[in-house]
Amino acid sequence: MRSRADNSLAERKRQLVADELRDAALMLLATKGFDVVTVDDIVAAAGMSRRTFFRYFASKEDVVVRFLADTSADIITELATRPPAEPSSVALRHALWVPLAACNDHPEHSERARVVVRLILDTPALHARWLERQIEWRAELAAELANRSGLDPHTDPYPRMAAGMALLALDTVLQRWQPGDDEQHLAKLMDQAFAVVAPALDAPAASPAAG
Amino acid sequence: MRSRADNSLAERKRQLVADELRDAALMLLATKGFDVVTVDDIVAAAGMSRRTFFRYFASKEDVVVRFLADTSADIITELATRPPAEPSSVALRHALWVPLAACNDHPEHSERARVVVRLILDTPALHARWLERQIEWRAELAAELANRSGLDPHTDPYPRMAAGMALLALDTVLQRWQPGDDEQHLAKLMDQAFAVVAPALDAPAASPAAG
DNA sequence: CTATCGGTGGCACTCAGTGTCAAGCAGTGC
DNA sequence: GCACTGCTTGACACTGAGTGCCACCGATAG
Repeated sequence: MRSRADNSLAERKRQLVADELRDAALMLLATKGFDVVTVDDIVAAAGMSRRTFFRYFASKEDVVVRFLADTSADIITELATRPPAEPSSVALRHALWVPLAACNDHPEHSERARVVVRLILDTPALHARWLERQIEWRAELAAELANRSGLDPHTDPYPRMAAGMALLALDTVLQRWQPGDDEQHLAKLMDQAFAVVAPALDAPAASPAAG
Repeated sequence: MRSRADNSLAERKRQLVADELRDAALMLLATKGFDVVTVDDIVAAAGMSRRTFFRYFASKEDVVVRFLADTSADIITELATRPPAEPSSVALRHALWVPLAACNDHPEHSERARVVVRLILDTPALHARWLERQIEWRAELAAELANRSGLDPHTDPYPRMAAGMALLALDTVLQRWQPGDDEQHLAKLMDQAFAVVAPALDAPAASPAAG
């Protein structure tokens, strides 16, 4: 699972700086609001220069969104290792559970993740970037689904739409995530959301994919 | 259909200025690309001042996205007037057909609409704003769906997710929209997309909405 | 003729984001 | 100790988006 991390010194130092900036940014943004906090405020709190911030994060939005959206590779990996005979709804539910499980493994991170989710959903600019990131997830999920089902993603809308429905389910869970919810409650929300889309995810192929 | 337009002189003049700015903006942005064209370029082409542009459009993104996204009210109206007994998939398909039908009514506008769709889908910043606008559509559609089905949108995820699936179908159609496609082809794409989500849209209520 | 009112342009300002360059600071070879 | 190399940082200047403010202009009402 250690793809290209821990180059043992330089990489570790970089990670430290990035964490420092991210922590300062999340603290300020979550408490004061996204619009009123400037990048100058963030770097002042982190004790670094403005230029350094933009070497680690592409934008003010990036530092927030990446806190949630950096797990895309893990999701795809999980989907790729699900048994091929498994219904799409089950495989996708397991794949999208990965980032939530990662939260639950670190309870002290879980609460902050929930706060960040709320910040994103309540801030239009962040919500837009979050959805933009989800578009990438959708493309990757669609490619893997096409792989699983043997469908051609260029002629059949199913893979892309199935991925979209799964992400819609995830969004619904995040929207309904309340303070104090434990892992079991999160799992129940996930089951409810996937129950809605499952009839479409697992329906027998019906689109003739005509042109 | 004339909600609060044509205040017969001042409003007409405002509309004229807005159209001029929009036409100049779409021309430049579609041909040269979103990032390389500045607001200064746009207002120079339209023969107006930079300050005026921002009196009519909230941002450079706004002028593009609003060209497609201003039909939200018509969509909700259409959904509200569909027969209550109609399956959700059919009602939603008719509602989301409204903006596409509006395009087809004006063939000279249709081609430009398709170009703008392509511009939005290919420009990350625009795509993000477009999705952000769709969030509003989703909330309005969800409210109307909750109204139709008698479900409580706060406890039952179905209305929100049904709206999301319908918009996913629309997005799929726009993605697959090719040059030269006539109204019939667009209708076929719409049918294909809704065929995928219909099993979920029309499934018997299965979520106990427990908390 | 004058007061008013909506729209406009010009100007200055904040802030996001980028390119550039001059340090600082490892580690390495001599 | 000294030079060289590679990487990171901070400082500065710059573009461009977006906003607030005010003066101006044309039309209309008195």
